[in-house]
Amino acid sequence: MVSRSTTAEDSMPQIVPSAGFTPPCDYSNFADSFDLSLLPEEDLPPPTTFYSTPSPPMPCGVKPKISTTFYPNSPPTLKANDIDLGPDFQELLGSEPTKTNYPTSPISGIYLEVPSIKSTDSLSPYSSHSLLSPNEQYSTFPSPTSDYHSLYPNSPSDTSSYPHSPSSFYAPDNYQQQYVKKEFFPPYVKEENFLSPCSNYTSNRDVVDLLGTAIIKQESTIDFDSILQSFRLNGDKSAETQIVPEKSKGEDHKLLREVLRDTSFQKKYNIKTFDFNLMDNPIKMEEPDDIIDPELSRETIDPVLNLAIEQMRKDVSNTCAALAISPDPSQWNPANVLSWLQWTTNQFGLPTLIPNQWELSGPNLIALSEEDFTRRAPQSGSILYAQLEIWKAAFSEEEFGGKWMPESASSNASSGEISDDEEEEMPTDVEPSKPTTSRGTGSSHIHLWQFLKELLASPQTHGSCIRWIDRNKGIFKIEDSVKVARLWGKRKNRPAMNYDKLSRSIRQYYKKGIMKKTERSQRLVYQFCHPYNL
DNA sequence: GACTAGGAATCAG
DNA sequence: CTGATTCCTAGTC
Repeated sequence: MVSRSTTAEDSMPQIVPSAGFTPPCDYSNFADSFDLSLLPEEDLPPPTTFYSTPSPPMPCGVKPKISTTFYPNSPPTLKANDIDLGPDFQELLGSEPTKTNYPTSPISGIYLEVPSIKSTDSLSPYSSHSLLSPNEQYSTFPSPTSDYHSLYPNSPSDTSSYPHSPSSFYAPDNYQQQYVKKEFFPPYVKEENFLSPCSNYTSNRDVVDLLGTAIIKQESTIDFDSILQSFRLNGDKSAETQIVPEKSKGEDHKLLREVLRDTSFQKKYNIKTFDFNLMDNPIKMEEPDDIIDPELSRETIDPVLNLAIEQMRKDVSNTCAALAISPDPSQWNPANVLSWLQWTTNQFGLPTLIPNQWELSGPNLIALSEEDFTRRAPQSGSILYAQLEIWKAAFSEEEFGGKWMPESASSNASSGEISDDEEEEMPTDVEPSKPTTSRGTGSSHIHLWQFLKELLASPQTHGSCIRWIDRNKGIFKIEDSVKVARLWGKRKNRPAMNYDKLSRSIRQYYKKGIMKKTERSQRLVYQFCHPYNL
């Protein structure tokens, strides 16, 4: 078939992999779950855990290796020679690692690495602008003269290689005790974690070979100083007490949250998130297509995911207020789409977009594949696509539970709890499922599968007639077939439309690989095939 | 009775 | 030409 335009429907392939395919190693909750110990929550022990994170068994049968690199940092006013890492810290670096034992070492603990510092260089190996923070620029200790920042990725999606220090070692057990006892802490520590599910790489630099070996990298920056300060302030309290001062709740570890939130690398490499909490249970390579297991899995989803979603909701709410747009992307008109794109672009410091390539309504934006995004914006498409995915997740009924209450979004957005019938009484130019400015372009050519996703994307207004059963798998249920058919007929100006005809159209999607019945067929339950379920 | 599955003809862009 | 609509028969729940 000749490739044609870049319209939403054309962006989706007509032939898709067989149903139910699951990658052999599913690391999907990795970014969301990673290194929970770094968050000083009340139910976590003091920073001791920074050095004692156990390595869980991996589904492929090989223990992962977590490489943690600590970069001592200092204010820019100091020169390298002024920095005293402390005898204990240096002592800890003394045991030069044998490079050869790193990839194959039976030790499955934390791999610590400290880079050598050039005396003439700035001591901030990661400048402020190398950090990804969409809502707040991290501005502590800027180091404009540093050339280190170019060596560090701006986000987990950046796969540029990290430089590796010749001095690397496995931390002795008493490291943290010495560290704390001497009351020495480097002000800032950058942590890089490389998780290798299968130790088939041969050198340190291979750790970023995501495509070839599915080795996963996560980095974060920790303000040890403030953590230690807080720890000292609360030193007389038990280890279970809150470490971070109350007023900093919601403000703490923003950077870590931002990094965790950025799932663009997952999208880029088709990596599913990996849930460490599930490691106690046997890994099932494939689950039957029922609606029970996903719910059980949902119960075990780690708190970090909820944290990220919660944070994203706040951001979504704030953004809606700032841009006066609906939280529901399917309701965006082309102007809203542009506003959102430009805002996101600015927040992430991405290159300016070419507006005429983004003249889309919300539903058409949603229908774009990541390839379409990167085609329109090669440098920022992946991030924009991922951000939109996160936005949708934050807005979705599953995650939001219908609690959406934008603070000052547009009147269109605040239509909230109106019923389907009420919606049908609304004038067509404000019908939520029909973008106001798409006359003659988008909506009249909308495909049924797109329309269904539109309905599914606005559970507040259409949840009573169609809803997701398993959003990740693309499984949904038509609760009111008559109403869905009526809405479809209204959209297509086919008054005689009924569910019999609509379902016939759905069945045409079977052989096109757009939709299918679930493996355990249920009445009125259908499933989007990959990648239409995205 | 409602839904499912699919063949076939037809329509619309 | 393609996707959707319309009509149909047959079968299941």
